[in-house]
Amino acid sequence: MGEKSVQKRKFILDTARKVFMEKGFKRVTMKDIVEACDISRGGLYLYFNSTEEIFLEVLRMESEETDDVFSDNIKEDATATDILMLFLKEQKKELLRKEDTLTQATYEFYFENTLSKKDNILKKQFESAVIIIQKLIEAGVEGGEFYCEDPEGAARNIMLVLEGFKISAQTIGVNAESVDKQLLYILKSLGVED
Amino acid sequence: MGEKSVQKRKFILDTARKVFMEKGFKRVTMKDIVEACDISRGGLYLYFNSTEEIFLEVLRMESEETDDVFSDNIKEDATATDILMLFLKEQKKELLRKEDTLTQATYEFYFENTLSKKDNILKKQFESAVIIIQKLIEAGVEGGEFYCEDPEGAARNIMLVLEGFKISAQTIGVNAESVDKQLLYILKSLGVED
Amino acid sequence: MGEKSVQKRKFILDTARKVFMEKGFKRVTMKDIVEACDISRGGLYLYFNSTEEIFLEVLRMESEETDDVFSDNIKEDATATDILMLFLKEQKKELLRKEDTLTQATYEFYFENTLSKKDNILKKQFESAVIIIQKLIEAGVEGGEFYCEDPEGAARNIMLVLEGFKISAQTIGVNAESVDKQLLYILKSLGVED
Amino acid sequence: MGEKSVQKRKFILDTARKVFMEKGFKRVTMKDIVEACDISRGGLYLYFNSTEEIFLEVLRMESEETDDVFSDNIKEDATATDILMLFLKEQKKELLRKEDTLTQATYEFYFENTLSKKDNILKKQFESAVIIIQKLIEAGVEGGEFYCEDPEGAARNIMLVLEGFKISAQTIGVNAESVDKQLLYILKSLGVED
DNA sequence: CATGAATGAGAGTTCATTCAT
DNA sequence: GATGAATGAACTCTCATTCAT
Repeated sequence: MGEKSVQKRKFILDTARKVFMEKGFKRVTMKDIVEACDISRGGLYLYFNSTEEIFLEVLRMESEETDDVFSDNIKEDATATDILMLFLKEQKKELLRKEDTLTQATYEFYFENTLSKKDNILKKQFESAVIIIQKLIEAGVEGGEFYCEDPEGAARNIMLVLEGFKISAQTIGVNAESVDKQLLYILKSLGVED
Repeated sequence: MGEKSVQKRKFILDTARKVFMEKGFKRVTMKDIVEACDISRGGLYLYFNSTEEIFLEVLRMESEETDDVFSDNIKEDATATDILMLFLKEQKKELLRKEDTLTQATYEFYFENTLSKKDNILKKQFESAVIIIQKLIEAGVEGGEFYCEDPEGAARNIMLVLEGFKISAQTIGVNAESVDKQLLYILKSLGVED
Repeated sequence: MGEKSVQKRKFILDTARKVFMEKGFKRVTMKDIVEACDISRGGLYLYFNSTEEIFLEVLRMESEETDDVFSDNIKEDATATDILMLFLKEQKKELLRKEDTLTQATYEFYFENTLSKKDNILKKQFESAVIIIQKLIEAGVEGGEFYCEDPEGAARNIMLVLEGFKISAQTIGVNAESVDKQLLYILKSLGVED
Repeated sequence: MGEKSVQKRKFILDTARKVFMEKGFKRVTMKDIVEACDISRGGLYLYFNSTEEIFLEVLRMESEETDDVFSDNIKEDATATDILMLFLKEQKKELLRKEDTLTQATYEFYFENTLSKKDNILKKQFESAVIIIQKLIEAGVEGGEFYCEDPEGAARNIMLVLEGFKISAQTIGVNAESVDKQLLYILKSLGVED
């Protein structure tokens, strides 16, 4: 596959990403993607054989590009509280952006495709986020910013709540206020005085 | 609609429920339900016009039958801790029962059908559960069983964590141990010993 | 399947038969049959799932209807020679009728579908024809009409020659004269005069 | 066309030949040949415009290389019986080698392409084989090896039986024993004492 | 009420063939 | 000469939905 193909492949993935954001996963057909890309039916099959294949690739791209949630935008002298709040704010922004998200498509995809542990990007992301938050809390406790007897439990609590918010945003709806309240509750539990 | 029709309607809903548990929502076709019920294609249309209509009715039945999570099995002299633990145990059982659940179908359904607030059964259930838990915590605080400064926050935290577990169970998988750990964390946050 | 369905099924098979005679087996698509029958795309699938299935059924019909090559048209007082010549004349007629035959379709079908011995109608027909001819020759020898030391060999020779003619008719072409000559040769080998 | 092109052409034909042996004629696509040759799609079209064209060329090659069935391996002092038996043995070997043969592909090809007499290689081969066998039988009769009143009839009988075996091998199956028996029958008819 | 045959739109997929590079 | 990306026609198959009986 030449240079040109690589670009086109990328173009298809980018375009498909938008389609998945709009329609979720299951409702998207190869035809939808063909039309969105304005290429020929057969043309798409030169690159991908199914919506599953495309979506998996979209997810992979996504996770490569967003690995660095924590590393970006963090000042040298940021405290644990600063970093945690930055992360939570980021997550809040993400989950309130209901339509512009791959969340729903991702859930739909995983409903039907039980991937081996190795391929389960979602799980990997979840677990690595837990670890990072746990470390962060431990650092905060060390530095006297937080009070917490079970950093792992707290970290998982945070991630599960976020997960709960994410699915709620797609089903029963979520508003900024209720998110703020709950994040405040969590921070207070860690002994952070707003 | 005569007595007989009512029975047949019920039969269709019960059968469809099983189909939804097996296949989720989107993958289920009218044909699937017709075949599962062993009735004629046209016959099904006499009662329902789409899988959406059927699923909504299944959900309504479901919520009527399970309103009483808290009222059942509760002894006269049960403490707030007893009741909360009973509830959590029930929820744990539910979410570990990955396959035999309408969870996935429900999520899929809500992904595609943004219901008016009135019809959003899911939201109603969530909110009423929050209130009950909140009341329970308040009672527990009153009685000296729990320590909690923000009972609503704590109640929402519990429900969001459960929601997080539920969706995780359908996507990245969840095991009993990790559920136990997190429930323990929550109870400890409320000041419950052991 | 009601009475009506049975008729329609028969109608489809009859129509498909004509299509197979015209185009052979491989070139025939479900669409061809749909169009020939003037029914809807989906309609055909109510009865058959593939051209293979249809063709197999056509073959089965065919073999049911033509089992009695020998039993028909045979007078009480027919000699072995009479019967044999009648059979050969029938076969000659068949193989010269190049276009109006399922021969080509049948060959094409068997090229791609190696059927279990049980289902191999072609083989069954061949073997039962060999046996009948063999018996006929034996009867003829008994009655002093034929001279033959190896009736089975002779019977197989006849059937193989016919098979050779059949395939030749579809590939290199065959004319009446050359068939006549060879049939004469065979009869002379059996000691039949003129 | 340069020297290089000639070689490439030859390479394509050799490779295509193998493909035809494996899959017959109809199932083979230009894509199959492109992939087997590991050349570009467009590249193949520089040499050939269709599978028909390629196959015809393969057949032509084949017939050029195998003209000499009789001339090879024949000793100076071979008798007519020797030569005939050698030929039959060769043919037997060929037809029992069901898979590794162009037989099926050839039949399929001729089913769809009614060639002008000039181009019908198959017919030419058949007729020239008949003549050779006829001459052989005549020589054998002359030399007292065979007894035969109609050498042409006998020659055609042999070729038709072989043709019958060939097509049977591809459809209903043929085993060595049944071939041996029939060849024996034929030889005996010529008065050859095994 | 109930049946189930029939329709036709639409999704998936594969290739022969072309053409800019 | 050679490449391989791109096109679009053609097929297969599945269902939601209707309707005569």
